[in-house]
Amino acid sequence: MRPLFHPTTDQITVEGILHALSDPVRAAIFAEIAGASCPMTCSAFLTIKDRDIPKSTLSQHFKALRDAGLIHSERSGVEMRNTSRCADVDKRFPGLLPAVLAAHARQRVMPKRR
Amino acid sequence: MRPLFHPTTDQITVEGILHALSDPVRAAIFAEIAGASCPMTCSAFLTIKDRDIPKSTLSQHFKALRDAGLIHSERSGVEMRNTSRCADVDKRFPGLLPAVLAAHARQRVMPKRR
DNA sequence: TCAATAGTTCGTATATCCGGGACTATGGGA
DNA sequence: TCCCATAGTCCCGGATATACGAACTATTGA
Repeated sequence: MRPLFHPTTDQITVEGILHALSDPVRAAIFAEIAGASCPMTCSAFLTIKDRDIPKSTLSQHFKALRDAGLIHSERSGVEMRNTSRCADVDKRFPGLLPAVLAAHARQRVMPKRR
Repeated sequence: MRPLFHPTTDQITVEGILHALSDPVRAAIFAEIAGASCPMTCSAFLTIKDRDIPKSTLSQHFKALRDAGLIHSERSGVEMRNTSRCADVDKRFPGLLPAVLAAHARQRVMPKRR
């Protein structure tokens, strides 16, 4: 099992952030982690947005968030403690995250007309 | 040739916007269109960011921006007039576009360390 | 009518994404 | 110490998306 990769603050890219957050499941996961007051495990998201996510898929989503620099993950015993890297991202791209999170929140309130 | 599709303002989604702008070429195209004072043609971007884009690829990029609701395109004679839909997007997701464009601009100034 | 220009569409090669199943790592009993 | 359960990761096949060359369409001008 290879060690977890985390980009440094100045290796974070806008493309990476936007790509990671352009997936609704990842965006939901990140929003929860960012809003939580303590680290969250991966398996806390096996069901999210009223649907089940296979754990292999979930693992890939976490890797995507990690690679983008959005979260920090560290093993703690048998599980993983995931925390957001909002501060790092905000240092590199001030205001980006709040705007994206606000947009996602707004969409949840006002879904697109069908 | 099928007619051009443009989503209505409330059909615009965050995922769509973020996905469209997570590609550096599309982000650059959109930034220029958004900053221009008059409509721009597609072929104005056959070279961008010091590289040549095949026109079939370029056409797909424009379609992606259009489908996301980021630009409006209309035929004018033999060419296409592309304008940004910043106002529409901003009505649906206030503050999102300025934040993303600012982040892209910042990255241009402070590229990631290599 | 013909040629030139601007974009689109199609076909194919390539890359990325999804998810099932096997695997690894850690911790808690008996 | 030896299992077993739990939390995640890795691998691989199928599905989906993306890139780009080549052929096509539409419009204008000569």
